[in-house]
Amino acid sequence: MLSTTSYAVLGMLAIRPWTAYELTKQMRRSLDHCWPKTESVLYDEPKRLARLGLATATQEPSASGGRSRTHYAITAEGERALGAWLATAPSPPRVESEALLRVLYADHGSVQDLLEALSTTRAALREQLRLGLAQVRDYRQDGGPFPDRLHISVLFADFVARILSAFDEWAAEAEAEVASWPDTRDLGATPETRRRLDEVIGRLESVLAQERTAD
Amino acid sequence: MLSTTSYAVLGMLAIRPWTAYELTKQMRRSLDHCWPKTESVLYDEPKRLARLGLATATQEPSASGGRSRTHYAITAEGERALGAWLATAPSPPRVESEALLRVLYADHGSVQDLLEALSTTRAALREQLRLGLAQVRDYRQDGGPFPDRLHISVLFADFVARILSAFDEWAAEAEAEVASWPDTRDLGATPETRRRLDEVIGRLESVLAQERTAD
DNA sequence: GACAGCATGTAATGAGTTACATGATTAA
DNA sequence: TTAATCATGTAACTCATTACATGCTGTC
Repeated sequence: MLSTTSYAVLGMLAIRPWTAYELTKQMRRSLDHCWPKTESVLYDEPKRLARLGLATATQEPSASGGRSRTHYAITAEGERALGAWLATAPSPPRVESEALLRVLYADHGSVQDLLEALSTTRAALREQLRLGLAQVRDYRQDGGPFPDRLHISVLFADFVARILSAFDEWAAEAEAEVASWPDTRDLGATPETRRRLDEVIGRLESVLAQERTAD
Repeated sequence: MLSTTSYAVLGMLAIRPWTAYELTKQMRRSLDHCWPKTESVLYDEPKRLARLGLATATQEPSASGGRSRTHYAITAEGERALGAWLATAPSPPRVESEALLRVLYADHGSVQDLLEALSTTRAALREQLRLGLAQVRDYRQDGGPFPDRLHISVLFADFVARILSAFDEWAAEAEAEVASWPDTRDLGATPETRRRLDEVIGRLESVLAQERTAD
């Protein structure tokens, strides 16, 4: 039984063959946005796939006879395994955010602490937004590295753009509101909080009112 | 050195004392949205905190002399540790989505596979949206279980509502587009894809054009 | 008085991260 | 020719999940 991470790597190999290092670079462009993992798994996981016969590993000796690098490619059996996995039900999405955790416990720290947590997070988000923009501009320019897959890449990029934007917009508003707090504790139902609460309820009602198109 | 998960539980104890089981229930209301973990950590982690002197563990014997349950409460030292952690820099947020992973490799499965993955995910999202709506309606009704913390709870709920909404809206659009695909492979730059690409670029440019308010 | 479901954990296993180690290549 | 950085991994350790075990409580 393979883990989701195994299939994530197997899927990469289904696009084209890569060396482990190439996988780590490519990960930053796509996998990081939906299945983030540290680089070292991109060295371990292909080995496992090769052991199971889902991929082949080919050593390419280096010019100077020292360390060689390994090219990995998917096998027919690997293709089948990937296809079978794609037909199974996905587990629900999850979001991990330390920034949000700090909001949750904000009343045990200072206003300044919270502002800095939000600002740090926002800086990271904006950096990701910038990188994403550069990437999709390449798509428009020349279709990107895999033009045949553009319909997929753009659907993927759409997701990333929406989520990062929503996150950044929230963080910006949160920063503005928190900056006006005299303290982190015991504010309760301020006018701003009441307004936001109504807005949240409105948003949820409106989204839930949409028909489900397929089922 | 404690893990983020330790602080997540410590923060819960800073709000009020809980038994392990109460923590598992409460987790579904808040922690799940920013630091999702399986229930068993909510039985292990408080023990560790108690061992380190950051919390106290009090056995309450059951009526019939059988299994007792344990109440956990934060200590002064625990408060200090939490405060110190709140002043440190948060690591960047991450999103895990198997659905998105299936989009990424969609060309190795059928249109039907992808539609089902999106539909399954959308059902989960809408269930979360429904639960969230019920929860924020309670906030408006009576301020929820911790009225003094309402300014925090609402900021938190705002985040959850925005992210879940954005996700659901994307999934709905993706479902609609994929339903029109004759195949998953080699579509490349369809008119719809071009349109979406421009939309994505526009969205990113517009978000990045916003000033950063604080820094 | 038995069955379902709530409540409270533990143990084994597997996954993931951090820190380290080392080789190759390029620019100053 | 030294330093920086790109490239390729490994090992130790921590974390997290899954599966199991068992007790308690209401209800039919």
